[in-house]
Amino acid sequence: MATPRRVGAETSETRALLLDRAEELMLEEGYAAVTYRGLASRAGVTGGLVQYYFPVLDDLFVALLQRRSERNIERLQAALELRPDEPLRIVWEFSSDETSAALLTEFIALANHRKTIRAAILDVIKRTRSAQLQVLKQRWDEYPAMDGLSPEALLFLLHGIPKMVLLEEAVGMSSGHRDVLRFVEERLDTLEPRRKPARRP
Amino acid sequence: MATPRRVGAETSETRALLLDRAEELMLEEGYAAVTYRGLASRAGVTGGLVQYYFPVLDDLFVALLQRRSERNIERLQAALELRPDEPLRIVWEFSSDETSAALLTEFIALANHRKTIRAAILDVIKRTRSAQLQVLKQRWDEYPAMDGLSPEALLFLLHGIPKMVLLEEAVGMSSGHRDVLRFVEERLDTLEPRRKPARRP
DNA sequence: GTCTATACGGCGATAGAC
DNA sequence: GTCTATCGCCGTATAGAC
Repeated sequence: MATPRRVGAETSETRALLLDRAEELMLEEGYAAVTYRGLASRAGVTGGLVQYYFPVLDDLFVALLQRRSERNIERLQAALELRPDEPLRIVWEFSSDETSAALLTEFIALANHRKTIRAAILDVIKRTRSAQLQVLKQRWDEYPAMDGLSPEALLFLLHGIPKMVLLEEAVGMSSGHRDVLRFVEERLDTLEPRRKPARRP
Repeated sequence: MATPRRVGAETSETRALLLDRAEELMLEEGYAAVTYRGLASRAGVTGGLVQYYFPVLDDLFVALLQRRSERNIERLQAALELRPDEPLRIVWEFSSDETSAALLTEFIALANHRKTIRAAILDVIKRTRSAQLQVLKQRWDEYPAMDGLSPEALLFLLHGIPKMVLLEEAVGMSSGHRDVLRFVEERLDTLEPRRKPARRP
């Protein structure tokens, strides 16, 4: 067997800095721009040092994905505590976040044929969906009949529609987007009436 | 300006062979496996020859995308001629095709930060959607009220939901999929009644 | 624990010979 | 129409200095 490779501590400030810069780089230029040499020069360190913290490049991507995911779930739960009476709208708004969608798209692209990243992204999606589902089910009886739509199916739509809209917009497509968003939001207004008056068109 | 680079004819059989092998390679191992050297060895030629037909690798991807798209639109229109009374279900089934979805995912991933591919994919999506929309609008008056859903919005959903399902399944996620597919299909049965009896659960 | 230096083979792309 | 040589960048591995 090989000599155990030395790896930097997870508590290192340098490591955190590298993750920050890597996330920027990924958003600005895509995952293909996240290279040892490119990230190193952006962070003002050597390529070898980046490798010291992330021996394989996928290690960096997985760490990035998990850090993002933890922050997102915290953000979600903070919103749910603040507005416990409108979980549907919170899920809807949460899935409409552009930065997260852009990063998720990058990761899905990466995951396509790299199994360590696929496993990481599956874990992240499952955890997020599960946190949302828990809240949804809790108030499920208070909603009127859903025409046979299960909580899981509704959650899929509340998550999937904004994501698909953002995915299409990333390539410049926009047909039907405005209409479908308005369609869903009208139904949300029925299910979770707003206190404030609706904005004028 | 640079010297005009020599490029192989589009009618070349070698070129067609390379596109066939490239599509296989892309489906089996992802776009990252489509390299000059890799494709060359799979097709039994040299890397230089692949470059003769596709000077930049993106040229190959764009050619692949366009060839697929033309075949898909032909397939779509053949189905519409065969079953002119159920355009909604045809769009729905068309968007549920796994091979096309897998390739589209690869291309969307590629398009993320490569503008020539983004332009090509936008063109392809617009052409496909436009062909579908034309048929939908033609029979729009025959459908009952859609609760304010425009043809464009309905088309977005009929296309987007199966695509999102396939996208999630590609990473191993499946929560709510069965429910949401059944939900939509029940509505399709109402809008476009089947002649044959429905299958038993 | 942190970090540097160096080497290897594969990659896209170019220029030009047969 | 086909193929070779070459360039600079990539991920990765290793050896060793502080």
